[in-house]
Amino acid sequence: MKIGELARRAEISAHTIRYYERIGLLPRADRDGGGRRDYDASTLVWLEFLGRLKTTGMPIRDMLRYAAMRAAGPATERERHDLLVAHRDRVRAHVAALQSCLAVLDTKITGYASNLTNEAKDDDTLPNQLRKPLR
Amino acid sequence: MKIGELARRAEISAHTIRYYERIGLLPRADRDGGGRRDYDASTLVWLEFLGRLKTTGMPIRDMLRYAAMRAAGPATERERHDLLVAHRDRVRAHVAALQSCLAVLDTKITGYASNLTNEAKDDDTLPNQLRKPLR
DNA sequence: CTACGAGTTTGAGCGCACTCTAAGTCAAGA
DNA sequence: TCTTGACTTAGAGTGCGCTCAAACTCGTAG
Repeated sequence: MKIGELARRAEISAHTIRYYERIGLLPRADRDGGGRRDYDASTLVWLEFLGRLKTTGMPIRDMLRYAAMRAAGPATERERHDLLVAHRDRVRAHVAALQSCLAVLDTKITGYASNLTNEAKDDDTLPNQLRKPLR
Repeated sequence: MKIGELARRAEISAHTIRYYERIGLLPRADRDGGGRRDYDASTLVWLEFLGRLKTTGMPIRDMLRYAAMRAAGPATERERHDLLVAHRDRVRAHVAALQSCLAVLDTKITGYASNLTNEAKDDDTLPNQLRKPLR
């Protein structure tokens, strides 16, 4: 698989894939006769996992630590386990914070909505086509 | 309230508060005799709300739009409502994505954990003090 | 044969959200 | 009176994660 296809499948740019290789997040890719990167499916799986880490807000430097441990072999499994557990805890805390923010947003939105509804009510001496839509 | 106290209470730095004022996220603060910023409680409330927007990933340029509408008065209430609803939808989608990532993390962690447990089992011909701790 | 599109490299540039520096002012306590 | 520490300004610097530029090389379709 060429870099373009991998980029399309992983939904990131080829630029980003080269950048990841440069910083060590991806191992140096095998090259074809013309020096072009050639990937197999396992790279896609790894990129997808990196995408999960990224979505959950893991900084690249931590992904690098994880990638280095993976490259170092099974002796680092406990360390990798612990890193993921610590990360999961942070993500859970973040989700909880988001949910609390969502509650605040809901309150605020409800406040605006009831204001708007009342304005619409105040409107009811106007002919229909001039009233504000209720949404 | 001086900037230092506001900073402590809002849990952001005084630098950041001045920066927010500079870019228009906070209105220009009243000054005391010596030209120093003097705040009342409403600024703290506004900063706390901005913190919610920030936690939920709203970029500063959108906060600026919201702040500008607020400053423009009640005529912008529907627009503000709509902005918050759109934001809430994005946040909900993000929470869903995070939860899906958490499921992947859980699977990965369980995998590592069972590996580690099995290694501990494989250990059981060793004298106790050489076994890997089970945690 | 040639044109095209996809790839290669190194290194520079960008947008975001701060974060800090330098040089100065001011009020209150020892 | 002196010192301390919190404040003031404009502007420069930082860290992150890309993103793009320039100049180049290939392989293949027409």
